[in-house]
Amino acid sequence: MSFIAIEELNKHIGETVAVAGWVTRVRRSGKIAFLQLRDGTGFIQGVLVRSEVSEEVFDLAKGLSQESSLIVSGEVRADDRSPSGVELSVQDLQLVAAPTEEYPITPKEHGVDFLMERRHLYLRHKTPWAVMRIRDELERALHDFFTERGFVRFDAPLFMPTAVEGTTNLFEINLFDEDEAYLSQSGQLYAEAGALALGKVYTFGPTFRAEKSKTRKHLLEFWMIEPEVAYLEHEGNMQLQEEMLSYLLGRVLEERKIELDMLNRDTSKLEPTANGDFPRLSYDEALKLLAKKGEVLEWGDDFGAPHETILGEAFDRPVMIHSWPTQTKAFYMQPFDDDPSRVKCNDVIAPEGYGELIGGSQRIHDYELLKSRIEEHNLPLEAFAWYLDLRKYGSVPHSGYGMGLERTLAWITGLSHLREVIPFPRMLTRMYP
RNA sequence: UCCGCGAUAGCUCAGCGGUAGAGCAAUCGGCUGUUAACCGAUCGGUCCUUGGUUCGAAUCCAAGUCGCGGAGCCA
Repeated sequence: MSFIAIEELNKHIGETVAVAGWVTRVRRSGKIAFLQLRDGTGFIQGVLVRSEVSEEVFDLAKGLSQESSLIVSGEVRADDRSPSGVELSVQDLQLVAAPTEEYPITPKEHGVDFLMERRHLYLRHKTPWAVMRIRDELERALHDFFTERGFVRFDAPLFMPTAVEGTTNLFEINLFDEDEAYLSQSGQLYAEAGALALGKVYTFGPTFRAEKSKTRKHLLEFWMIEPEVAYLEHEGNMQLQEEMLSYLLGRVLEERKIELDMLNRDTSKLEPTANGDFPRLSYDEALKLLAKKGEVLEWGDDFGAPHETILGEAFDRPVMIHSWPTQTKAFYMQPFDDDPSRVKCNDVIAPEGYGELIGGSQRIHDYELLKSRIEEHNLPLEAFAWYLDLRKYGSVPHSGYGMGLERTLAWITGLSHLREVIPFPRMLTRMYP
């Protein structure tokens, strides 16, 4: 028997089809029963009328409980009373498996901890279902964007011999009781080697940060995309970020309307981003804007979460903050020729308080300057020998950035916490399931 | 690490010194258009743990455990 996917049913109106799926809810009266069904591709209602099916089938339907798996066959009908416009007039039911215990996630409200403890089951429900489909679309769109522009996907290692920006936020791994290694907090340094080999590359994979933060904007394990391009400078780097975000938003708005609607996302808040033309503020201009809003910072201060929120909420699309004080940023960032107190870098801050989505910069390509920066930051020179090699042989200006997938997805979906947008979140207080 | 809040039925919560409650879920019955259905009945408890105050503690106090929100740090 071949099954028709629920998302395809509107192409089969009038036909008798079989759907393989699960029951999410049963509502019944004496002579009619409504089965809410899902099959992974979508949700639909099946209707059984007692007088039109066998007694066995009607009794079976009456006894179905939440998350019974079953094969349903019947006629596909257009019906105005259905939210999707389509219903299934059920003629036959075949039970595959009845739950051996009562399914714990009822259609009523539940707390965060209760649902996270049952994440493996909660993924079946509408909100996570819609989020995961948008996540899939977003990842696909990222690959398409970079493929269309001639980038090569370049996989960075996850075991690292050293830290990119110091060891305080790294998970240390014991390898065979002898050597120590760290879990990757960024693939950037390796992507730089890739860019000098292949021109335009990007890494995409999980990264790990041992930050003891318990906020909605942090996970211990999150996914990051990190493009790196040879001969690309600061301005071009920002341009690439803007084009990428516009492309991503355009794609998701086009392809995942139903899912965004299920999440009650106000898409008018996302549409400006698809048009590009992001506001760009220098660090100094951002300081002035903050001061005007009552937050006075000293030159050289980094921005805290409240400052990011104020800057993000000041615009209807992501805002780029560039040209930061050298002292606030990582060792590998290229200073301006005419002002070494500032580096050629930028952050992208999302609207609506979702915080920093992207951090990027032009990288130092001068051997001596990079070497002295590594020393100034008290980083082990021998661990960076290979990285310095990249500046010995055919060094060129190059730039790149990293975008956090979950931050971006949380903003797109309008959900309040990163734990909602990754299948199995890893947090300070969450390692199970 | 710091600040704040919380823990009572399977779930979400009320009760805040006098001995355990509601809605939902589950179970049974009724209902031909429900979609958080509705109506009736039944079932349901280590009031987080330990210690203290009190004639009496879910309730007040102390410590601990776990969870939630936030700060710092970051994507």
